Amino acid sequence: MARTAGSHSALTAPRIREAALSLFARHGYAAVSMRQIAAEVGVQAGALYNYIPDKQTLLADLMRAHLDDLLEARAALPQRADPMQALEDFTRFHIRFHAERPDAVFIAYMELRNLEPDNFAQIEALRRRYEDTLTAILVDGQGKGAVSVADPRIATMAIIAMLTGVNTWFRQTGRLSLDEIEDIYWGMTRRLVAA
Amino acid sequence: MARTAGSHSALTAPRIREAALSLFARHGYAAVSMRQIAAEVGVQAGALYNYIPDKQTLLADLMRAHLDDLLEARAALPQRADPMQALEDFTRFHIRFHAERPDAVFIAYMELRNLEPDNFAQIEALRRRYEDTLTAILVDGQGKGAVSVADPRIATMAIIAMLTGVNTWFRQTGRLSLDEIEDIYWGMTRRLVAA
DNA sequence: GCTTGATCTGAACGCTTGTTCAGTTACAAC
DNA sequence: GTTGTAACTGAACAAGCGTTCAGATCAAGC
Repeated sequence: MARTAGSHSALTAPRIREAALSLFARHGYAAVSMRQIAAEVGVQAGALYNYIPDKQTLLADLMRAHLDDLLEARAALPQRADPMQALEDFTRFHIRFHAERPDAVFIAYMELRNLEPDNFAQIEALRRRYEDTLTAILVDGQGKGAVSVADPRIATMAIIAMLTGVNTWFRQTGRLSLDEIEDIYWGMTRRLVAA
Repeated sequence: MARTAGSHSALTAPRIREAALSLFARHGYAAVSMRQIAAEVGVQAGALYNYIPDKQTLLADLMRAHLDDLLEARAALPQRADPMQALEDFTRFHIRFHAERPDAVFIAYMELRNLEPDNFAQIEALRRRYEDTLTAILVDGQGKGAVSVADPRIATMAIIAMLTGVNTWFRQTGRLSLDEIEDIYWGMTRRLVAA
């Protein structure tokens, strides 16, 4: 039997992406076969190629979509003029956004080495644009005397690494809620950069 | 021709480990074949099995060796009684130790998911022991009034993530020396936890 | 100079890989 | 009720996988 009722393109396409996201995050891009993805969707491997050109493009699209989401969500935040308020917004936004999509975050960090050079350059550029929004806050704060860091670029990398690190241990069922975690990390971030 | 002059067991074994470390770090465990490792060593794939039982054990051994090194080097550090001095020692040690072996660090973080359950549990326990040495410093400092953190365990994860993050961008040829980087990160770590 | 044993080759094993494609099915439009 | 087409199957392709092993080769010990 081909094509069961209700499985149209509009449904299958996102299900392929969801299955790939979950499997890539759990086992790694190289360790996941097209047949595994197809099985998760409930389809034969050949059918995937109605929706994606190849495996590499599937990976690159997932990563690009994640970083597009990130930049879009960040841009949608109201930009406050006070540097410390802007930094608090950034901190809380970063933690929450990343905690809500651990699979995509994991892939975007771990599978960079599996990207072909063109795709790699694109993804890196998007990530850099995001990092630059934090650097801008720190530089602005430094100018206004609210922030004091030895090197804004390094402070950027340090803060982002610290905040993203939440994903390595955070579980929804843990002893701390996301709100509490936000509070604690904002406290640490503030002290890290405060003048 | 079998066996070229000078290639004895004592030489081949470490070369296999070096080749595997480098290739796993660059392409990922799942993406590297035994034939690639063998080619890097200058030997046929079958010869590898004189030295390792299988690919999975090779990975687990590399990770275990790295964490053993880490714990041993950490234990070899003089333990200073003053919490802030102990914390400074930890910070500088962590940055330097990790910056000196980026491949091993990368593998120990990225390939956890490719470990079979037994191996995974072992590696996790070793990592936890290392983290606990930092938590102990923070708790001690908290008791002595030199440190003030909302949650010592979370501060541990935050500091380690921040410090290990150096490896994502640090290159020996960059604009900053390792000494300068140590100084900057120690400054940030101190402010992060200082009472 | 012969023997022994460690070291390595080269071929083979069964299995899986990403991708293609001719053919089948089921729905929508007329 | 027929037709058109999007969606999917199932088989096939060449290539590569981890691992095994009989046999070749070399270095060292006697």
